[in-house]
Formats: sequence, structure tokens, C-alpha cells
Amino acid sequence: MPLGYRTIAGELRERITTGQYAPGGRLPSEDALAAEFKVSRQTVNKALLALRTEGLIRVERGIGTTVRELPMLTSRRIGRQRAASRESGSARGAFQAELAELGYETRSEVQVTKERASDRIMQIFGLDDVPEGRSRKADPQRQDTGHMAVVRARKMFAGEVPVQLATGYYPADIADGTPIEDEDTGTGGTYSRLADLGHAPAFFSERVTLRVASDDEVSFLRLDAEQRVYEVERVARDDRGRAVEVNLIVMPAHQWELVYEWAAE
Amino acid sequence: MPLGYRTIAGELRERITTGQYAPGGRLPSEDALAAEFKVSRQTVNKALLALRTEGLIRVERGIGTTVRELPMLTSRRIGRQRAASRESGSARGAFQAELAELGYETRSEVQVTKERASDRIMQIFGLDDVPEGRSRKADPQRQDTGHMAVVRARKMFAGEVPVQLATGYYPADIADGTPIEDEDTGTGGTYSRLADLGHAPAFFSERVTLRVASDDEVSFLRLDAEQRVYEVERVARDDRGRAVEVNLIVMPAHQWELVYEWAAE
DNA sequence: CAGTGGTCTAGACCACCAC
DNA sequence: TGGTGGTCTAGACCACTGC
Repeated sequence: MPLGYRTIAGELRERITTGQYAPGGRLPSEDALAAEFKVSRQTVNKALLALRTEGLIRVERGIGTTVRELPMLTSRRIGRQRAASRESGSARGAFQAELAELGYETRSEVQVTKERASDRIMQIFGLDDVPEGRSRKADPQRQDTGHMAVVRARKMFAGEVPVQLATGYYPADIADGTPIEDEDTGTGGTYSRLADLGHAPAFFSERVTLRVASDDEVSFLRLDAEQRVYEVERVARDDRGRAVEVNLIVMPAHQWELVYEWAAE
Repeated sequence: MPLGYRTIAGELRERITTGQYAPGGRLPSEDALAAEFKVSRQTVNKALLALRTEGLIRVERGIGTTVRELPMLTSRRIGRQRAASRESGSARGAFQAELAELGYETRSEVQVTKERASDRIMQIFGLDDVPEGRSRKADPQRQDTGHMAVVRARKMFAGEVPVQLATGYYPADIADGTPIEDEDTGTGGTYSRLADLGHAPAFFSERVTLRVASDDEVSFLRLDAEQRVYEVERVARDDRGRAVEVNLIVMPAHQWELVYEWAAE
């Protein structure tokens, strides 16, 4: 009887974790594996599909299959993050400190735009008191700043490898015409600028979900189409409870662990 | 040219989200879908595989394919959780409050045992100061309570549907012979009992990772073999920094979102 | 051009379930 | 026994890469 694709996936997983197929190295071609295991190519392909979704391997058409290199990265969402922010300001500080410990040079690219906010973002910014089921068709003529947001889209790299996307949204009536629209937000970063404007972030929430990567994310993060990403929706509110920032952070799930730390009471 | 499996998966996803295939209802058989889309059964099967991994459908051999029913559940890891704990005690209180809001009756089953702790748990309990790379082969003769743990394995249900597994580990030298070994830990739950013993939890950390479900989890949580679960490793420490509880919480990733809330400073 | 993976087909056998 | 999904095969065509 022929081997099943699960068995083959297990065997290949074993070879990867034991280093028989080294990180960054190549796997034999599907034809070669099919011959070795005496199964059809389709069966090998299905086994590799499982490993791709797990993020163990990376497949390039016309080239071949390689073992992924980056180790597990830790994202400290509370605790360490605050300490780092004090030093170098903003989430970027935390991100850099985190990866520097692992010996990676980090780099990030920021692009600032002004856009009409999505329904979800709008709801967080100002329509929290509106029932969920409300029709959103009303008032299509409103294009005022109340529905616009300054958007800071940041791409982050460890070495040359893209590892994270973070998109910050700021209400236009707060951020418009301020340094928040600059690519470099200066000492203390965006949170310090929000404080300067009288909207110092005081309360935070993060909502962690899992989803399949979008096409853009697949392309930028060099993922497989079936791969999963964490989406962290971080909301910062000032001391009056007004949402002053929504940050959508996207990370390949196979590569990151999220750590939260806090004290009782 | 025939339709690709991605296209078909997208079409079926659409039919599910629009309610054309109602929650709890049946999908046409693979043969029927193959005929409808004019593709081979294998192609339909591959499309369904994607939806299974996403948790949209549930497949039973010999029976058919049904649309999953439970909505997204929210697990409040900080904030609400503390309030709930004060009322009814322990993590169970938070869990029940959470689902009661959604109109579900909850039930949980607890099984208490005493076991030799895994390396990972041991490390958290007492070997935190030992370098990660240290050989663990030393001292194989030690079977004292320092390496044993009281284990509280809890299975949680929403209605009749199993939704979560939580396994709490407590150092034997603290928990041995105490009410922590009882199935019902009384008012305030396990945390209150730890406080009674002079080890009130003061610091918490949670480490969120994603992995494929184990066979046991697949069977208990009624998952598909390829499906993902969150594993939350929660560590509670007393005011001296000693780890007094490790809790491993497993949740189907398609069904839960994790929410963390905290204040600045 | 040859080599790689992406994907589809048509047919087949099996395990499991309800009847 | 007939219907369901699980899975494998052998062959095929395509797109993409690197030479």
C-alpha cells in the first residue's frame, strides 16, 4: 500500500526539524520525492501543501522549495514595550528593541496618506454609541474631516526580510496639519505628538484574530497563499475615552508569538 | 477552461456568508458540486479543504458537509476577566460571564491528577535562572515533589458544544494536600486558595501561539485535522516572583478572538 | 530549452454511515 | 446497499525560472 500524504508530511517535517534539510537549503523536487516515496507527484504536493501552510517551507515556482530561516519572533505587547517606548518613542522603538536582542538589524518604511476611513475604523473613532445593526447608507454626502483619517502605513524588516505590517489611523480633526503627518514624527514618536495635542493615549486595547493573508500581504511578507496571519487591532484612547489611534498590525502567525504581561489589581 | 479550486472556494464561501447555505445546514455532496461547477470531484474536495481549515464547514465521513454554527467568541484576557474573577472566582467565572452574555449556558468538567511536570513547566516553576541550553539529563533520580505538579484539566462547553480546554499546573510543594486538589475549589476559586496559602497571584503573563490541533484536541473540540488552535500559556506569579500556576488554554482559532485591555503607565 | 511547481481530470478503492 | 467523503494514481497542460 502507498504511503499517505500525512505520513510523508510527517517524515519531511522530521527531516526539517532535525536539520537534514538545513534552513535556507533546498528540498528535493517533487518528482524526486515522488520517486523516493514511491507515490504520485500529487501526493507529494499535498504533503508539501501542509508544510507550506505551517510556514516551514517556502515554494517558488520554477525554482524549487526551500526551508524557511527566521526563528520564532516574540512580540511583547505590554511590559517591555512601554519601557522601550519611553526611550525611543512609539511602537517602532519596541519593534527595534525586540529584534536587536535577536541580532537583527531592523528597518522600516513609512508612507503617510489621508483617506476616508473604513466603517470599522469610523465606528471605533466616533460611532461607538451607534447600534451595530444600524444602516450605514445614511449621509453619503458627508465627506468632512470627521470621516477622514491620517494613515501611517509602516512596513517592517528584520535584515532584508519583511516581517510585519502596521497601519496607524488617526482622526483627521486631531492629526490634520500636525507632525503626525510627517514621515518622521520626532522624539517620542506619534504618541508624544498626540500628547502635545492634548490627546495623550491613556487606555489601550488589543483584539487578536487570525485570518488568511490578503494578496498584498502574501506578496509583501513573502507568504504562501494559504498562510495565516495574526491581525492585532490596537486602539489607543485618551483620558476622556476618545479613540485617538487605531493600529492594525499584521504578522505571519507561524513566525510570531505574542506576549502580554501585567500586574494584578 | 475549468474553474480553479480557489474560485470555487470563493464562491462557496460567498454562499455561506450570505446564508444561501444556512448555519447548521447541509452543503450539496462533492459529486453534486463537481457536476454543478463542471470540475472533477478532486477539485471540489480541494476547495472544501480550504473552507475546513478556515473553520467554516464541518465534514463528517459518510454523512456530509455542514455549515458551522457558533459565532465568533470573545475571550477577554485582561480587564473584564478580573472583574468576573472577583465575583465568582477563578478563570471559570470569566469564561461563564463571557458566554452568558451571548446567551449560552456553560458547563465545564474538571479532572484533577498529580503528574510529573513537563520540562517546559518545570523550567517555569523553578529553573528560570538556568540557561536555556542547559542539559536536562542531570539528576534523573529526582522524583521529589519539586518535580511534581497538581494538574487541573478542565473541558469547557457552550451549550453542548466543546469550545475550550484549560489545563492548570500547580507546584506540588504548594498545592499538595490542599483544596486545590478538590474538584470544587470553593469561593474565589483556585486563585483564592493560592492566596490562602500565602501565594496570591500578583503578576501575570500570557504567551499566545498558534499550532495545529493535536489528535486529542481534534476529537474533543470536534475540529478538522488541519485546523489551527491558539495556545495561551498563562503564568501567574506571587509577589516574590515565584511561578505558582501555569495554565495552558487551547481554543479553536477560527472561533475565538482574544482581547487585552490595559491603562497606560 | 529543461527543470520546477500549480493544477486539473478520470477513474479507482476504501471507510464510514444510514437504511 | 447506496451515498458520503478520504485519498491515490497516471497522465496531462500550464506558468515561471534559469541557462
